Amino acid sequence: MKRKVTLKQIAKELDVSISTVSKSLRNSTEIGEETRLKVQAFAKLYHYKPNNIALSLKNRKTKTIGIIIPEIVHYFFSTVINGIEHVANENGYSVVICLSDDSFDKEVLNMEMLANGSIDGFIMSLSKETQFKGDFHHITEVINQGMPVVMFDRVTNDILCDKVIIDDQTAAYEAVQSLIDKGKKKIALVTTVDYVSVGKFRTDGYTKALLDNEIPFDENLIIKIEDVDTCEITISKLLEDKAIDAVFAVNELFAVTIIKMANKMGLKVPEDLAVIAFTDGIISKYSTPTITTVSQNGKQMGAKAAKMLIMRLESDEYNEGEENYVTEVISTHLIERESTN
Amino acid sequence: MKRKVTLKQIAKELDVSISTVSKSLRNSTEIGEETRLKVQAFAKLYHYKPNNIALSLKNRKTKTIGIIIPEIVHYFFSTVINGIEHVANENGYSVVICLSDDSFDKEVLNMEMLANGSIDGFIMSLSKETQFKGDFHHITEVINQGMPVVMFDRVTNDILCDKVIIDDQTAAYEAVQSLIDKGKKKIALVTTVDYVSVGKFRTDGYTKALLDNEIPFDENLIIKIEDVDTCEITISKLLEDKAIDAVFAVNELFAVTIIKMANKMGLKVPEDLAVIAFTDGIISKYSTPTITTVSQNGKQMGAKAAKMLIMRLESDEYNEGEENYVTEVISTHLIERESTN
DNA sequence: ATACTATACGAAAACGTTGTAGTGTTGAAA
DNA sequence: TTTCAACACTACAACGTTTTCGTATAGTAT
Repeated sequence: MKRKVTLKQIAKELDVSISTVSKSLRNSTEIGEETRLKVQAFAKLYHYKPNNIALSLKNRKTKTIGIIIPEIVHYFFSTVINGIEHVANENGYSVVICLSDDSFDKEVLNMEMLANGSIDGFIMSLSKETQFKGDFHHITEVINQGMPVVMFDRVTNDILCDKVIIDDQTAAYEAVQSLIDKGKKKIALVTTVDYVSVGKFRTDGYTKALLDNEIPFDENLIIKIEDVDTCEITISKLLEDKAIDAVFAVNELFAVTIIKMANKMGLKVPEDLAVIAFTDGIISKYSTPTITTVSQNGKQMGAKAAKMLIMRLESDEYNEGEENYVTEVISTHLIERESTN
Repeated sequence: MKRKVTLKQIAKELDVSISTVSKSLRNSTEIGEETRLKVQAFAKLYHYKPNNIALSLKNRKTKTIGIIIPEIVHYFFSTVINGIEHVANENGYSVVICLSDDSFDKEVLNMEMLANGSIDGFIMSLSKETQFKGDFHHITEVINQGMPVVMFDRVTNDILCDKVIIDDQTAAYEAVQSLIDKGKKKIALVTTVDYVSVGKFRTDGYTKALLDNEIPFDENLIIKIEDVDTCEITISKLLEDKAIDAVFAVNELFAVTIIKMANKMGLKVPEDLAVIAFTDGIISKYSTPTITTVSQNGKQMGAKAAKMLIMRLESDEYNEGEENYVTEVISTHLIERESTN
């Protein structure tokens, strides 16, 4: 049960100084060939690898990116992580993930934990509760300490930093437009409660599409769902009373539930009711019928966020304060499947 | 754009020694009350937080757990991470996640990266390729360096360490038995290629259940799928020729594909064909019909793994070499839904 | 006055690296 | 012989902590 071997041990064993060992391993010309090779051989034999922690302390950088997301059991966030992880690894960074569980307190705690030297920068998506409270002091503080932050998807205008988003409004607009193009006249919107920023934008896109096509806007066709597990009654009411011919759902869980309820009530999808969903995930792909979705391209989003963060970390540290922050917009596209046609 | 404040800076500012600052903040009785309070006030004002990296170096422990998994875009693994994360945070640990992408090389690389001081111990599930190659030297090496490893789900007998698994064979047995109890006689098995350890155990359970019920074992009723995206023909052939009345699928993607194909061929689920799947995920819950599954309880698995690792990290470090390794078996249960009845 | 003891603080080492600035030896040029 | 450079190596500081061991001052007991 030998501990990891250090420079010091090698030095002692070979009866040279620590500096000599360090320099030998870095192939410094300062060290004579004989000694150099001897040290290298010894190091290889004992699987010497420099200690990352010591390096981090010395270099004052950890080569680690911290990710804070609300939930991981969520296809979209998983794909984002995937994207971040790939770009990070390519550039020699590793990735630490912390979950906020959509709780403000956990978000604050996790950020404080990571901010104390463990990471070089953050990539994050706000928790619902944080968006609801509108309290972003923990993020401001981290940024003030000189630690770059890139926000994605659930962002806020109250914080100045790099951001990666999709144009939720336009994406929603196009989705609704596609329904209109198929001749749908009475289109319902199933969305989340208001404080989730993306929910709001998607609602705006929906409204605008109707307006532009001179379809009367009917407030009763919009329902807001807080918890997907208890929304069946609300949805069936919508389907019963309103004689709608299409639904735009802001996520695939809502969509699949709508389809299920529709089936129960004898409505055929897509014949009687077209369904389109935001967020392309596995459910949409494997549901029956498969669901037409707006693809958010999480992997690309994560990759972009990682690139932005790494760029900021590695470009001369002196461009601080210039605040040339950019907001990248990732394009979405409609994946047409069986639920509309 | 002030950098993080350190003990040294506080010391300088207050014209006392570093030791005094450190002791004041840790409420040592060595320091007079006046000085102590002054230092504490100053530290609070400047948001002083001890640097984790420095602490890690000093204490030779990082309070960080490394997770290596094949893929994150996978409901089961997401739930496991969730479980690990919760227990870890409760105990003051954070969590680093690395993805092997089911590649041997990436698994080795990631482990080496993390093993160099970044973490205190591993929780991991083997990549397909690693299982296929049967090469576990990277894991042995880490363990030999005194770093504890806990494996879960995809484990191997070739490595001695703590493990958390489900009893795949029994779980499969019970699933198949439940089909038999419902009067099914011709039960097909849709599984993965052989080298994935869990696939093999599930097959064994299937076979044993048939045997115990004196149902003739027919090799043609077992199909092995390598890639879920190109398996439709294989499945439809199975459904066409064999006049089967039930299918046991080793994951929910296979199950949902089977249902889809069955529908296309005019077979009704569950009336004409009962379907049961391993791995309870969102797809099973939201599919139409909803799918009966064997719940793997990923969250519990992750929690257990984290507990085992932390226990080993925190119990006297001197119990090394005793090799009192344990393998925990997490219980599964059948979640009966619409696809059987 | 001497010796002792709290009290309140500081110096220094250690964790594992790296890089700068020495240092001692050798050989060659002046 | 002196001087200087090249060579091959070592010492040391620094990164930010914590902790052990000192130590100066003041007060108290003898």
